[in-house]
Amino acid sequence: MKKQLAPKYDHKQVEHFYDDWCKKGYFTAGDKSKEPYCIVIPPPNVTGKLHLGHAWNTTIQDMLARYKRMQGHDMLWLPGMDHAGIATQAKVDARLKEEGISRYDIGREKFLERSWEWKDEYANHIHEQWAKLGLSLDYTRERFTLDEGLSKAVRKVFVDLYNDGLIYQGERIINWDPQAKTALSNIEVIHKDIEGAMYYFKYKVVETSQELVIATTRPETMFADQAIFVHPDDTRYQNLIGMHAINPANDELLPIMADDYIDMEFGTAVMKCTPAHDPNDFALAKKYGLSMPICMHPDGTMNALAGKYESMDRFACRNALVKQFEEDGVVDHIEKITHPVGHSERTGVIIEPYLSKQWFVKMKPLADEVLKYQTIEDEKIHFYPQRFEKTFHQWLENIEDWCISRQLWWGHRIPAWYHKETHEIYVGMEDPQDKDVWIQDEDVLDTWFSSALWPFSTLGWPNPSEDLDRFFPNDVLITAYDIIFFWVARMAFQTRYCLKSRPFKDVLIHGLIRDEKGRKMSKSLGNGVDPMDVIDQYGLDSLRFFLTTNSTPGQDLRFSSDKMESSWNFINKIWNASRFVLMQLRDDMEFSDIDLTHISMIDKWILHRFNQVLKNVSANMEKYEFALVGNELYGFVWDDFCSWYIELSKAGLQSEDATTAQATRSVLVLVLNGILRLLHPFMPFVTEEIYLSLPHEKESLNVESWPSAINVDFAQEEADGVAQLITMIEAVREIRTAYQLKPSMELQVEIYDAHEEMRLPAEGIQAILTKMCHAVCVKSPCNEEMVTRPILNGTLKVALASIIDIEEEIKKLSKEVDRLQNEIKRSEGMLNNPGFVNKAPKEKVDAEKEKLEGYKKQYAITRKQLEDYQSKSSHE
RNA sequence: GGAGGUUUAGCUCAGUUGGGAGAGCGUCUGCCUUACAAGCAGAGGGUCGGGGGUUCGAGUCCCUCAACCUCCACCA
Repeated sequence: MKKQLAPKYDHKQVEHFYDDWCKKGYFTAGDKSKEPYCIVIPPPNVTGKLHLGHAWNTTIQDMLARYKRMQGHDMLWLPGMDHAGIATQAKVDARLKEEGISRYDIGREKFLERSWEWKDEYANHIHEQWAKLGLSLDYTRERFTLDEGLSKAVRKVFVDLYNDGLIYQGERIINWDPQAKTALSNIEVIHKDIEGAMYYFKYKVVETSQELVIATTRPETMFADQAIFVHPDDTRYQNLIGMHAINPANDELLPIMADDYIDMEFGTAVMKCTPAHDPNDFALAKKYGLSMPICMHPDGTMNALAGKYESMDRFACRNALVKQFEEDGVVDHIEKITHPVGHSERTGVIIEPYLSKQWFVKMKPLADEVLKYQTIEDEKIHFYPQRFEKTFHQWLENIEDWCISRQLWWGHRIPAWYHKETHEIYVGMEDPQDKDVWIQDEDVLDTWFSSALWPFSTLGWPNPSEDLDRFFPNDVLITAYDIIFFWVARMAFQTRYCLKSRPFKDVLIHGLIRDEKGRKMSKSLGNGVDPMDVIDQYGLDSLRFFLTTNSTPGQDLRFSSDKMESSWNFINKIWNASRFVLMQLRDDMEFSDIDLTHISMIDKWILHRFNQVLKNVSANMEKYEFALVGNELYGFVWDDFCSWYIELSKAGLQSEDATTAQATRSVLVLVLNGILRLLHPFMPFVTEEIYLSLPHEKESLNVESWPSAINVDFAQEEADGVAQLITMIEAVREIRTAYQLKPSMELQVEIYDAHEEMRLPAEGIQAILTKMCHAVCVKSPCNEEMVTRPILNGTLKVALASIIDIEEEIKKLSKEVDRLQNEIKRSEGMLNNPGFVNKAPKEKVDAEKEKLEGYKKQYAITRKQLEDYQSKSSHE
């Protein structure tokens, strides 16, 4: 039952299988007779469309999942999404704003309802896009970070850490986002260099009427200043220690104190101390017991402490204050500077270091535990490429405590309650009994707190679970390098803490996707490429092949429409080759009709090549070297299979010998079948379409196995046959290159093997030579005068009479003589070198010896031939 | 101030324990050969960023310099 393939490859016609595959359960894990293999998806945020970076990330995973499935694993690729606290809340806020209301108008409960609506809507979008990308996800196990099970896991981890003294509540300087009105962790702050000013202000010392010049970049915080510090050894200021200066912002007296934290080389070496608005100042204030007033509201406007500037925005206040100081003669000078300033990752506003009571995770013990196991081969997380291990370790070694509370509503509410009267704190899995006297903490947890549990919370933890037993630890995590700190590191320590294990054995790191000009794709630049548009234009299979085979692990990938076209062309090539194969077959041919009994040396050659390619491809798949796999398959399909084997097979197919023709048909089908299986992980749709059209064994490529080497008996004489064919291919190449024959021309040739002992039989290769390069093979050693050209693996002899341009021939042979001379020189140099002969591996030395032999032989032949020519030429 | 990456053909990039420089696209030449003109057969094009070192031998390992990029970092 033969299906037809459309005359033209049209991606829109073949990419229709997805729903059917899902329905058939091809992507559902659970076959316990097989070895498990598990990947969990990095959960996308429910905030918007998937971009090309997602497409890249998930395609790599899908390719690997399909490969592992074909290899016979019980493959679980677990899907899920992330609630993305700040990001989602900001989106819902924006939506409410469009309606003219704010979250405070509707209250927490209603707001959460609206957030869940948002989540459902965007989860649908994401599902549609996953389907468009053809991802082989096990939807029966899909999870969401806020679902019941995962929330239970979050709560348990919080309670355990708290009980172990690894979570604490404290007043610290944290990164405050005045727009989102929440605390942020350190890594949610992006430092950007911006144009700013260093303001130098004059302070009067009360006791001496002397003037001190003090620098600041944030004059608006001066209302909360508590002291002035100098270095105790600084002779310029030693006499002032213990005295007081007047704060020009509010005329308060500031004690002049000494601490060796002050850098005597920096600025004027006098520093003002603002405990509630700067982490260093906070540390000093704690040391000396200074009070810590705050001069700003949470929204970034000034509070009553700022006097007449109350309610003014912090930056407006800065300008107003400086202007006032200029009028009052307080400004010594103002220096324009470029300095790094923290910005909120989500809202983009400038972060305010701000004193606030928050929850923290004590990081050092957790990080140390991970680092300890990173020295043990079977316990460590292996990074591909390895250099990211260093990044990972350095971060863990220098880690600060993690601020995990967020002043948001969308997220996991902190399981801590405060007693109304006693102010006692209760932290527990269960809500407290008496709801009237216990008030729950208003805050939620940092989104990454729940993401950190993803490798095991998704498998059912903390409940007993078969999946957890079977699929944990995960085999590999695939992610981009920009979230190693955010996510990979946090999974590492939370998993180590909760399950005494690594979360996954390997981490495969890929880069970021860039636009055609090499710029990062970003919303502000408007240079983002929508994967759905690319799929529409070039097809999913082309996109997948492009994404998986054009970069090396850890390296960025530049989107390229040229390469998209190249991918499309490759698929088109496969399509057309398949059409050719299909045209050669009887309608009723079955896969079981394949018969390799009477195969020719050509057939053996391609089978042999297939086996080589299979070996290389499999090895590189294991090493995550997909670019090399892509190269190998591209070359094999295009050059070996299409350009050579299919062309060569045309002679065999026209053969009057029915068994020869039948064997060739078998090999065409068999090799193409193998190619489709090897390419299925990269381009599942077009390969499925072709697979089902050709004789095949399984109902779908999804349930096919990874090919194994084709077991042909390559006995000695047949191996020679393969060698002979390689010789012939080289001869054809040589004739094409050297003589560029046209159909009207004819070259009489003989072809010999490497040792010039065996002449390739004329009757066996005549049709091929005619077909491939219009040459004619001399039937038997004839009286014609023959000239010799060495080729790789053999010798080509050409009848002198059929050569048109002798001078041209001399030129070419001279060039060849030179080349061979150099090769011999190089090779002899190596072999005469005791260093090489003694130290290099024996195989390398032997290989080199053999090479030298070959060169010498070729050189002798070519040299003699050249001389003959030259004498002939001079006689004429 | 630390850490890392990149530098290979006109362009975009591969190059796996050190052993005769590769691909795609573009360029040039010749071809509608009945799977494919989105194709076929060829050609040209690179002192592998500069310098030094280790080695018999370096695109590959070490040092150094340069350019570009990224991450981390509380200096008033």
